[in-house]
Amino acid sequence: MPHVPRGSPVLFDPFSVFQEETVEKQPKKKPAKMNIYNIAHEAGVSIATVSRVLNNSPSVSAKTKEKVLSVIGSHDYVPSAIAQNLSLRTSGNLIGIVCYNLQDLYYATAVSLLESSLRKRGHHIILSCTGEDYLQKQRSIEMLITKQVDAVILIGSVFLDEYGNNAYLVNAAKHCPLVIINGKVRSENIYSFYCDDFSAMRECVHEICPKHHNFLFLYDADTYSGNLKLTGFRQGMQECGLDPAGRTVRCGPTPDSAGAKFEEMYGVLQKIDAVIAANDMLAAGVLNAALRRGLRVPEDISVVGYNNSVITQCTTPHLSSVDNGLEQLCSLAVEGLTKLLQGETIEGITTISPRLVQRETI
Amino acid sequence: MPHVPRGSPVLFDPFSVFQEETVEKQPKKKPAKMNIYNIAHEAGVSIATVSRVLNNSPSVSAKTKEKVLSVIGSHDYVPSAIAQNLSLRTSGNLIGIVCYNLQDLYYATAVSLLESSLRKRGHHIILSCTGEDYLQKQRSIEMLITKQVDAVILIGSVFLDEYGNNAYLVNAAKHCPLVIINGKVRSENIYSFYCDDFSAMRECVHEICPKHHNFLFLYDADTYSGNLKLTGFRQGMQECGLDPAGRTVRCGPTPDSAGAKFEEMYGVLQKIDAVIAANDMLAAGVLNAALRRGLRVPEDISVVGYNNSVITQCTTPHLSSVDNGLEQLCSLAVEGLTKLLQGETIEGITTISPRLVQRETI
DNA sequence: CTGAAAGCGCTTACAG
DNA sequence: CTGAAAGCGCTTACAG
Repeated sequence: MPHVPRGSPVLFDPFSVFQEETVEKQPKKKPAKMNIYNIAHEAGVSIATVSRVLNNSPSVSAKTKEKVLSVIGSHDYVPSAIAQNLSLRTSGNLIGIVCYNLQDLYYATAVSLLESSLRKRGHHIILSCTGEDYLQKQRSIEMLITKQVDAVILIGSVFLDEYGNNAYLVNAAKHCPLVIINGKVRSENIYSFYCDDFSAMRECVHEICPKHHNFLFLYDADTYSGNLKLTGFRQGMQECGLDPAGRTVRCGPTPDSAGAKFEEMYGVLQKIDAVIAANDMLAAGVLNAALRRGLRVPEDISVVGYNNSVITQCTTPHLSSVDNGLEQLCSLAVEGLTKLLQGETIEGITTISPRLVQRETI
Repeated sequence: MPHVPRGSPVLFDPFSVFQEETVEKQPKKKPAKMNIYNIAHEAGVSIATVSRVLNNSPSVSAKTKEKVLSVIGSHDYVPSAIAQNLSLRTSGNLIGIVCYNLQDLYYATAVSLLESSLRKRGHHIILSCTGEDYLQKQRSIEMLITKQVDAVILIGSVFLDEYGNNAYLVNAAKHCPLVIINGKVRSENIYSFYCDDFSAMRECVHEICPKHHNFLFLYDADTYSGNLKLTGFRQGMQECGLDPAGRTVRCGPTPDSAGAKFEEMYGVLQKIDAVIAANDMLAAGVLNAALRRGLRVPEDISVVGYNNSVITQCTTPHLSSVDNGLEQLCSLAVEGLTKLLQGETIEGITTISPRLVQRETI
């Protein structure tokens, strides 16, 4: 925005609603970091007693408690959770989450759902976003184990190492339970919660097939669930007597990139009258490109997204989309994890069924 | 999606790309958790020596090192970062992030940017999303301090407590530096990085004013930056000789909710030919409602979003939006934080200027 | 109700 | 090159 000089200056302080503290100019010496010994000494009691008031033990006289509390208060003393955890042999209720990419609404939603539901149960989250980098992912999981997390949750993060296997997951599971959301690994101490993306895609093709036949499948990442969608799409086409060859294509992660790829493929394939995208963002891009091309939606072309995210509401017409039950997946995962941490056993693999949500593009 | 029986069953295993480990049926006794004493004992050395090979100390004979390493390997031993941190008096490079709501693309993007850039610098993230709940926010910050984090980053999380002040922040800053993104608190050990949303909104009104006069401002949250936008909008209108009264209205967080509110206000105000929304999602909803109403965009009505997110590409026409430089904000914040942790001093407040990105709706 | 002491699992000067 | 010992900041049985 170019700077345009305005006649009238700002007449009020827009920040006035906030009380601004006066900044002390002379650098005051930082008070030494307090520990339980300092507090005990100053209060004239033993560290055991301080610890007891810290932990609300009933066996402390009101008078002693008050004295200790006042010393604590006057020094902004906060006990070290690190020392507490070491002493108690606990992790500090830490749970690790490693996800693919937070900027993707799907992962952001998953992390958000998991975080809030875990926080309510007293857990704290260490977060690591690793993208497609297998090594980064391995390193993150190792870090989490080192931090003694009670469990690691992987969201859409199942990738194979350079030898084509997932030994690193099997290995990590020796230290703590691994919960995988939208991925599937069958191994000891690994618990998978996933949505049957394969069937969803297959059904989707069948759903559209009576009306349109010239399909295109657009995706932007080679993840586990991405592969399921791909194979489901191909299977669906074959079952409908159509040839999937050349009908699946990868594009960038933005709507415009999906739109451009649609345009390009339109030239190649001559006709496209049904597009299924691996997520709603891509579907929106295709929808835009189709509209600009003058196609009527859904009369001339069907467009279906995936994830049933809020993006479906961002377009005109509103996008039809596959609801893959992320919310359900996350709550099942947290529920299962809670049981696990209480020593109960749970199923190794939990599957939920997706559902096509009809709106205006199909 | 209703279940439709298909003639042909799935002819191949869509999961075959993943090697499934054979699950051992008999419950094998879990090996006891190893510690440095066990390893030392089994390797026939002292724990000091084990610690040295763990830390790659050069003063260990190749032979000893090899022996220790082999014992470590055969037991999947992982040293406890908790004990290491206690011994070293470090936090384990933990940084706390507390954000408003991860499901909002703005916060998700911020967390994503911060996480990746902090991870590259060797930090790990503890994440807490607190919504508007002031108490929750306070509790999260306390938890983080307890965990001995090196710093706390707050994203759009500046809320006032019940007495209308932010004493809890000032207090928290006694323990570690506080970095605030898109908020502004002037106090010791608190560092604010923010975008001048006030001016952005004001300029925005001036930008549109030559063409349209019947403004509406839509927002969905009473955050700090939300207030800035609001006052900026009002100021801009006044400077253009317009009355802002009744021209600002709060709606829900979804596009459809924004669209509905637009419809409602259209009835009330008789005419609306310029809408500025507090984020792109809301703007998309307004755009949809306007299009359904048969309005031409931008001839009949201008629509401007905020954040310049990927949502701007999801609509037809593409949304004009204010780029509030989130990326720049995050990288400045991490840069500043790095300096702080190295003992350097930095400015208490850093401001960047937003910029209107013209697309097709203005 | 309170304190001395052992222990949580590490690291690191110090001495050899 | 290696080990015994002290220390990081807590908690908690145990004894009084």
